[in-house]
Amino acid sequence: MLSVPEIYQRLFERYGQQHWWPAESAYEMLVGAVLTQNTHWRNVEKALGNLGNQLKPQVISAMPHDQLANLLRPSGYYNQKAERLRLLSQWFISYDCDVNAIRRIDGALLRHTLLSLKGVGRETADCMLVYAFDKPFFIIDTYTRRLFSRIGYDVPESYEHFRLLIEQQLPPSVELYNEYHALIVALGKEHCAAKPCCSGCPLERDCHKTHLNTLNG
DNA sequence: CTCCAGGACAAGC
DNA sequence: GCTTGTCATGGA
Repeated sequence: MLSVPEIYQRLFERYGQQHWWPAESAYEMLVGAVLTQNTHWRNVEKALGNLGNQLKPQVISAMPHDQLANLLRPSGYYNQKAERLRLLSQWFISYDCDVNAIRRIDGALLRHTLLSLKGVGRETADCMLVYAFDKPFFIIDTYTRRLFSRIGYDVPESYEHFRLLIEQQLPPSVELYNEYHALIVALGKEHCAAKPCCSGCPLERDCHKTHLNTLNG
């Protein structure tokens, strides 16, 4: 069975550097992380496009709910997400929108703080920590669970247990965790975009099974 | 028509 | 602690 570092190596050889997160600033990354919850990225892009030059914490935190929700419509769950972006923006403003000030906070403490925000769960918090705040927490999402499960790992159902299991087998590097998660998503996107496909799979023996099950759930 | 996409939360056990 | 119903659009 492939080790955790070996899986990374094969993904990297196949897909190369991913240059994540697709955002122009830390704040935009935070917004994208909330909007993409259980939502296809292309729908998130539509919502981000609707926001346009209003994609700023001061503007979003002050915008009337219905107006913001309407702009977010394409990304789904627009009522929830409008409220959550408002709270997130208020939190960001409470640090004077100073990303470096937030980065100086201890990682574990910052994670706890993010998790206290309504609408920020474990996966979203870890994405924010890695892609906006340079803190090494391994991100667990549905693709990660499927991938490791099909390779043969006994994947813990608990998010934290799974995260710690992976982190024990990797150095605590933000750059590594950044790239690893982006590569797993790249793999998932390829499978979802090309059905059926089964050539050039980076995971050899589990190729067919991985593709099939990734498509069918 | 059905299924699901880079989840989170409240309620119930 | 873990499980279930809910939130919602858009593309395949």
